[in-house]
Amino acid sequence: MQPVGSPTPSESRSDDLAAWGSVRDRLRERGLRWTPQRRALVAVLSQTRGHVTGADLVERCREQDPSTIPSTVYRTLDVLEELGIVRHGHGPDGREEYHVLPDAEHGHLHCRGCGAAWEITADEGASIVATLEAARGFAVDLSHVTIVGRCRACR
Amino acid sequence: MQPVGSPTPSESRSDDLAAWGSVRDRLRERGLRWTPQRRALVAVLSQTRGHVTGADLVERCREQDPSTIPSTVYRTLDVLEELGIVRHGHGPDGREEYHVLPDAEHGHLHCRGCGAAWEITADEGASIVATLEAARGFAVDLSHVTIVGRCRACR
DNA sequence: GCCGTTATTGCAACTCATTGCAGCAAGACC
DNA sequence: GGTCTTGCTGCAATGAGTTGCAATAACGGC
Repeated sequence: MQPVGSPTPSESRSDDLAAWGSVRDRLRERGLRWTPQRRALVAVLSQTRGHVTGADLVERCREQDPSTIPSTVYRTLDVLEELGIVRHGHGPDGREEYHVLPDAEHGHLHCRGCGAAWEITADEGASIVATLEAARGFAVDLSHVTIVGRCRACR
Repeated sequence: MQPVGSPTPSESRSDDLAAWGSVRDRLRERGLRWTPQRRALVAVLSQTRGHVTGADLVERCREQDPSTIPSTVYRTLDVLEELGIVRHGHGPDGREEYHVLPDAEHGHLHCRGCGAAWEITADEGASIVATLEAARGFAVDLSHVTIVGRCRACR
């Protein structure tokens, strides 16, 4: 029932350290604090591309520091989301799914057949947004959209 | 954080008893069984319109029979979904959300501001399906689509 | 370097949902 | 009505995520 390993790219080797380095200051500016726990999560995130589930992040943090507490991770993710550093949506099974530093707002496409996932391109997204905007003045939060179906290969 | 009472219509007074009456036979045809627990859930569903969360259904069943077990309810919902009697998607918070006997496949729209929910009309849906179909041959499962954003009133 | 304010943490309890398994009971057959 | 097959149920344990609260520790000021 669970797709066996998503083909989604998810690791990057050369990280935009500059972007990540500013996180500390962005927090401080708002009177928030730069704690070891947050440092650890940010370190994990900086090595991540694409989609990760919350549980995934908890586990990766735990690899570095086994004493990591889940609630702390989730709360930190909330904070980082407010800063616009991560975004979260929900996978086809309803699980939390985070994506890191999106270049642009984008939704996700999940194939029920092979479990693969893609980002919805700006064009495709724009068309969806436009449809609902025109029809009823609804402002779509594209980054939270997950559409499930079957991809060309699986049909 | 939790929207205070959704304006979504969700109760119906006169039920299509005919449709619900056939459930027993549809199960039997497939070699499945018509048990008291299933009868109870179907009774609850027959009085429901629109969206309900899984937890909601469990609770409503429990009102009728306090000995109701959650796993039984969820498993029965799975069966009913296979029969096409209910559909499920995930709400803006990722929770299971069931809708009953859809007249047609349709997705949902959730306003982050007021918590209201609407069905995506056939026209709007068709446009979304067409976009992704054309762009990459992806067959959207419209009934599982939930789009979050802000409605006209809340912007 | 010490202090005080207050954002965060750790923990425990809780909610929603899923799963494995052994015993139970629908419903077909006689 | 009795029997047998096997689809269900009940239960207990597990996983993901959230929340309330008391104790802790960032970090700005002196």
